[in-house]
Amino acid sequence: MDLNQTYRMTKQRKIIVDVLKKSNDHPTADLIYQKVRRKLPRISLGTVYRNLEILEQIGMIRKINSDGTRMRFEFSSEEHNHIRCTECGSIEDLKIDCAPPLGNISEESGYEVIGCDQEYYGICPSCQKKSQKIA
Amino acid sequence: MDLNQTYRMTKQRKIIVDVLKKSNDHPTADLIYQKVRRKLPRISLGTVYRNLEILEQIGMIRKINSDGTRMRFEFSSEEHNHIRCTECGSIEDLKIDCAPPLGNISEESGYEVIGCDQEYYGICPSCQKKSQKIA
DNA sequence: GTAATTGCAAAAATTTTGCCTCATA
DNA sequence: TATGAGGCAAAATTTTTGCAATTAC
Repeated sequence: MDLNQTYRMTKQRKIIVDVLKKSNDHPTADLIYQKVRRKLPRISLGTVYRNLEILEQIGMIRKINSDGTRMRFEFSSEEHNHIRCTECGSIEDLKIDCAPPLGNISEESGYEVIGCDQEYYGICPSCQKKSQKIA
Repeated sequence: MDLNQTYRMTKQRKIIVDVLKKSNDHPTADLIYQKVRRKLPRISLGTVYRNLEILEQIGMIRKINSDGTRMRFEFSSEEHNHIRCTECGSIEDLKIDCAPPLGNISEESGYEVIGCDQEYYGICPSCQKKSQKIA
């Protein structure tokens, strides 16, 4: 990231942030693109990607790597954890129960430790119901 | 996954497992492909992907979604955490300092909680040295 | 012998990028 | 008006898949 860069607030960028602010489902880039297109039909997917990249770098949004094949995004609100359904891939927010101890890790690894993502995984209520029907 | 499926141990599959057993660097599919090709020059990348998928399903290896753009893999040994370098993307193992409390999460979310991945991130010793040279 | 597995190649899915034009600051 | 940003399309990257031939059990 070029720290001497000055960023402009375009209508595209504004609407992308807006969509993320209103989303609580951690959408993928393509889903964000679909939603933004309702307001800006001529926006391109490339623009969405470029903006998501910039918005993450300036700390306005966060990237979540959930299933490994594609990124998800969320607006940067207070710190929290995620729980992901191993069946349907949906992600929900969780409040933080226990923050991991960053100090020990630094000594142990030699890393300059910045943080820690905790991702819980399991089967969501909706998928639990589905598997009951099958069984 | 088809539970009635019976799996065969082909030489391709055996060597892929072997490569992962000997790797401590959480390689990507392509890197595994490169390594396996030294022993089986005619193996295809598709075969590697299909095997990684199966080996993960039977619990012999684990997937790690680190940077979100591509998967990494490791042999299933004892439980541990990971620390990822935000500069170079390398991943190292960490012993588990504090296991997160799974019980609370289940009550809180309604999920049938299976587990939790903790991924620490920061700057690895090698990248710390690099940035000192630049500054 | 049978069905799982392979190699090959094509396709799919996701993300990045070049280039020229437009618009924000 | 200078340069960051957008639109479009092509390319790059990673992963998946169809199919005929092969191989493990």
